[in-house]
Amino acid sequence: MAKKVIADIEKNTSTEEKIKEAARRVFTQKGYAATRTRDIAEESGLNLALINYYFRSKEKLFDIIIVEHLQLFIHSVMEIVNDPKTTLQQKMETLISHYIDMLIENPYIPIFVLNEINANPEKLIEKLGFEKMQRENLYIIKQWKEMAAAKKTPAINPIHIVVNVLSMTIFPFIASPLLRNRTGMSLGEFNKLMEERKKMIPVWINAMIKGG
Amino acid sequence: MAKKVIADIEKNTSTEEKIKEAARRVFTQKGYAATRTRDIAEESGLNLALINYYFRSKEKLFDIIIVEHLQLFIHSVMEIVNDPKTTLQQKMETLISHYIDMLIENPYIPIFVLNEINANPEKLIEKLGFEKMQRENLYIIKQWKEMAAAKKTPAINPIHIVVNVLSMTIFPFIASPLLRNRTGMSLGEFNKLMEERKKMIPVWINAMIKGG
DNA sequence: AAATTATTTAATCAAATGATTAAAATCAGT
DNA sequence: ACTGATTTTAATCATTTGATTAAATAATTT
Repeated sequence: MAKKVIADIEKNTSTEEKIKEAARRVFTQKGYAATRTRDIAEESGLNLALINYYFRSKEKLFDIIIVEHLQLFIHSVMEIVNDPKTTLQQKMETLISHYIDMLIENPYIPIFVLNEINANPEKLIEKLGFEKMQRENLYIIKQWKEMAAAKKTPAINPIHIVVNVLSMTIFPFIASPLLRNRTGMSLGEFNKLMEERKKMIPVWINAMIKGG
Repeated sequence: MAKKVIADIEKNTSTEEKIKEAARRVFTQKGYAATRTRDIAEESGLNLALINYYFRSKEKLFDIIIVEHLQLFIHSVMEIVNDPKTTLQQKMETLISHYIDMLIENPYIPIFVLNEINANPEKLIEKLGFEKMQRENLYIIKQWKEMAAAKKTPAINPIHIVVNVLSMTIFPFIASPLLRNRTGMSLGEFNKLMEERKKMIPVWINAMIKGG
């Protein structure tokens, strides 16, 4: 049996993994409340009972999916944010760029995550493993404080800057269906527009800091 | 009976209106899929069967709620956008200001609307009555074309500007639970921050247009 | 007040849905 | 090939959930 398991894991073709992949697709597209366990069974082409055989319940499966998804993402963010070799400016640029790449691949993630947090704030936030984001140990915080000490920090409340970066990066993907409907854009055109923003958002942020 | 109906409408205390108000609250907080008709009955303090007596089904009730909600909003936007007495700059300022006021009152609206559009793009978009937003007849479009003719239009693709205005205005409310959890902000502090943005977003947009 | 109409209630239905079970099929080690 | 464990299947259960019904109550009209 051991051999088979290893082969399965390598090819990501084990039943357990098939269910998880199907669940990921269905959950992220329809949200927790709207997905039926039968949807996941159908999407994976597997028997309904297998979902409860491998994961005890719909909720447990959901928890695993969302935690895996987000911890993967958080990890990649942390690597960028904690890199001692890059400047603040570079961190912002690579962060936006990576984020947009990820969002082009997984456009449903933000609306899914934010919607689920909205539906169940306390429960989900603790599951996200944000404890790992301890501000004190972050290299980026050091850099920010150094800038503040050198009085190079702009007059704007830094929260506004963070909010603006996140807003301009993430929101277009959340509003994508509406936006594309209104403008008649294709998905390809939309993605091209998002690619443009990789370079533009940092420029805009800088303009804000200087001009605002 | 006529007397009672009038009195009820005036006081917004008719059974029908009570159901709609309860439905508005529950639907916008939990989304369509997660709300049970029994939740609405409980929220309104009324009998479950009344929901089907006054509105034929959960879906019909939902349609009425969301259409009313959005048409009210669209109407207010149209008034601002179609005002011949204001400049483009003024339009942007009042639009952002009104939008933020609305969002402080109804913070659940954006995530609710965008989530439902996401779950069912074709169906919902047609219900929103966007046909009324005919670009040709809008005064703001005239103004934009005049600016373009005078070559005062910036080099940026105007879609980016629109997207940025909407992003910076709406996104903070969508991310509010997460944002407040991360920063430890209270709702009051959050709203104060949003009030600040009324004046700042137009300034930032101008800085972008000049500097970007 | 009697008759008619509108509203509300409690009980119930049928379908959907998450979960379970017992039997069948498959697999690993001998 | 045989044995024991694991995995898969089909059938079924118990709840939940949207919807309906028939009777009761309240309001309106005549």
